[in-house]
Amino acid sequence: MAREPASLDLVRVLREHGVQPSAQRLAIAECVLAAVDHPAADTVLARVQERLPLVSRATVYNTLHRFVEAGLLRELSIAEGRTVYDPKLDPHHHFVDLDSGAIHDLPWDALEVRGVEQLSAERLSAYDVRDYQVVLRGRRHARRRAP
Amino acid sequence: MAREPASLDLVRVLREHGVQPSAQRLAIAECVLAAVDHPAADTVLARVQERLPLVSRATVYNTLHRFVEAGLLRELSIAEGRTVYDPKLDPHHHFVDLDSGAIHDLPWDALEVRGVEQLSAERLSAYDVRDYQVVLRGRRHARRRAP
DNA sequence: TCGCGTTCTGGACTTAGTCTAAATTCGTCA
DNA sequence: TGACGAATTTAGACTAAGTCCAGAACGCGA
Ligand SMILES: [Mn+2]
Ligand SMILES: [Mn+2]
Ligand SMILES: [Zn+2]
Ligand SMILES: [Zn+2]
Repeated sequence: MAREPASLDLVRVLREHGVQPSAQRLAIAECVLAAVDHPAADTVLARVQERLPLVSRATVYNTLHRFVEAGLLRELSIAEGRTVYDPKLDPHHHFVDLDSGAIHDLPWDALEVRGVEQLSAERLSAYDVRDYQVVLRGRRHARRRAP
Repeated sequence: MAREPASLDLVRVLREHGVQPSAQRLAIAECVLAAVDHPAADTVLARVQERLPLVSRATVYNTLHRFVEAGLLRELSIAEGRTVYDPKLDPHHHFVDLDSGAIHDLPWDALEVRGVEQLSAERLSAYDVRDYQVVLRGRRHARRRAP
């Protein structure tokens, strides 16, 4: 039941991004870098404390911000005032489930947005677009069993 | 310097939406229903208190929520954890200025999103889309003077 | 004018997040 | 190995956004 391999990978990942791999940072990285559910900071804190009960809130907030600066995470504010963290760095869209509040990823290619270039066109407009995404809201129903 | 005409309009608007027009609600409505800058609740509180210094925070929060239920406002969470209110009810997109945090409206027709129907298609997907918008982030530069 | 339901108020409370000063840990070098 | 300065972590105070509540005020119909 070795748990080291994953951690060794994480040590390398953190070093490559200029982050010293402390025990706390590794535990936080393990929680958040593979998360698929866009957790909030306090969710990360709760999960990390299951393994490392003494981590402080300040460390979790500091580390998440450091990971964002280091390019390991993105910070999102798309649903009901929550700030959540997303380890998926390539562009993609998000679907917010209005019942549960859950945030789901949609592949970039699932949607096509036309007209962004015109907005950014120098001399024509005031908008210098750095990035964009489609945010959809609705309900996620049980997927039909394939016939 | 009559100030009544606008207020009379607002009385009618509130009544038509099933909201009793009290003095506080009218003052809040005057602040937020014509706002073009997507104010947060505390911004609304500050503006209302300029005219009606005794309104309480609780009343502003309650009233904003009531206006949302009544279909007079929308609540948005698109930038840095803030919750803001938008009196523009028809579908449109939003541009977030990364320098100032300001939120600007973009007309619905400025962008075209393709592929949403496929996401919603029964039997094919798990997503029941109720609404969507494009959220763009970047910088707003001074508009060039027309040549 | 009275009575009663609605609205408003201040303040306590909660939650998310920041900040600080002290304690601990870590890397390095003698 | 031991010492030392830098980096990291910690607990707790603090702030900001938002909720909740019990009582006060209001407002409309009888
Ligand atoms: Mn943050
Ligand atoms: Mn709200
Ligand atoms: Zn995502
Ligand atoms: Zn808007």
